[in-house]
Amino acid sequence: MWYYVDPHSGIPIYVQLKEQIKKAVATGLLTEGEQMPSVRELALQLTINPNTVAKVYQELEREGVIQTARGLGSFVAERRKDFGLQQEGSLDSALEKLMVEAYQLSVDADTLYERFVKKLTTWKDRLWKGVRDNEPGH
Amino acid sequence: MWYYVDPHSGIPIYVQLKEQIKKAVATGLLTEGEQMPSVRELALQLTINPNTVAKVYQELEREGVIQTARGLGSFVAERRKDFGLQQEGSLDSALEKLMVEAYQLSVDADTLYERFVKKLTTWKDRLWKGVRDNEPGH
DNA sequence: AAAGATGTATTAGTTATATAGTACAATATA
DNA sequence: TATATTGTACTATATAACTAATACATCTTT
Repeated sequence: MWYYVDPHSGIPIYVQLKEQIKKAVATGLLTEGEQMPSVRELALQLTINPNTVAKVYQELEREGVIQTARGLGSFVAERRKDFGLQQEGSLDSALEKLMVEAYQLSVDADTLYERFVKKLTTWKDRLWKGVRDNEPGH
Repeated sequence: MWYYVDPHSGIPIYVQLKEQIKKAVATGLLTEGEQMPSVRELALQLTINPNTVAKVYQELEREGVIQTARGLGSFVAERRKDFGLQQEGSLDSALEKLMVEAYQLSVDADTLYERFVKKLTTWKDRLWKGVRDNEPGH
């Protein structure tokens, strides 16, 4: 297991773990349907409290990243198939945030564009490629 | 003043205020050299504690957004002129974070590219245009 | 020197975070 | 049916983060 949390980093443990799992799902380290380690098991490996892991799993389920069931375990959920108004809004906020950050970093527009395109290239295969439910099929 | 904070939003007040000020600087609502409202004044307007405002100002100064001095006040700082290794790293992290978010939102690469370009257009005038210190002059 | 403005430090109270321990509920398996 | 595994719930405790109230230090202006 490649998770790692630092209790003294200033960032809450449950936030650190949640971000790592979300990134693992996004990059494909965790695949759809794959079983997550149990609450107790992961807590043991990271030497943190089971309650902290449970909190992470609950939030991840609320965000649609995993699905969980008593007695069964937790599993990586299927990715959402819709890209609706709410997602549009979230994407716009994320882009806005990026621009504010870019201003602060004194990046010029050309460099920002170049870095974005480069990053997008490495992610292209991971981003959405399927057919939307509400789209006419190919 | 157009700042607004919600003590019950779950997000710490000082984080809310800091983000708003950073955005105000980035968008040009606050201009270089402009005097910020005093700690007490801003605290009064937002009906929060002066210490909370002070904490925001201290962190903003540490991040190079404002400059502050006892007895004088706080002022919007000049934007940094360098774009070095540390900024490169920060930009890469920001882009990486954007991609993870995009995965979660089920955005396809083309849509993401389109939205990015559109957003970049509206920000182009605000992003860096000056001459770097370590660059040969025009 | 005095007064007024400013940011800063100190102290305290409240809330969030993390842990610990135990018990419960739901599912699979022997 | 019994047992083991899983996530969940509950109470309690300790620590850190956050906010608040008050006093202090620095600078400008009078």
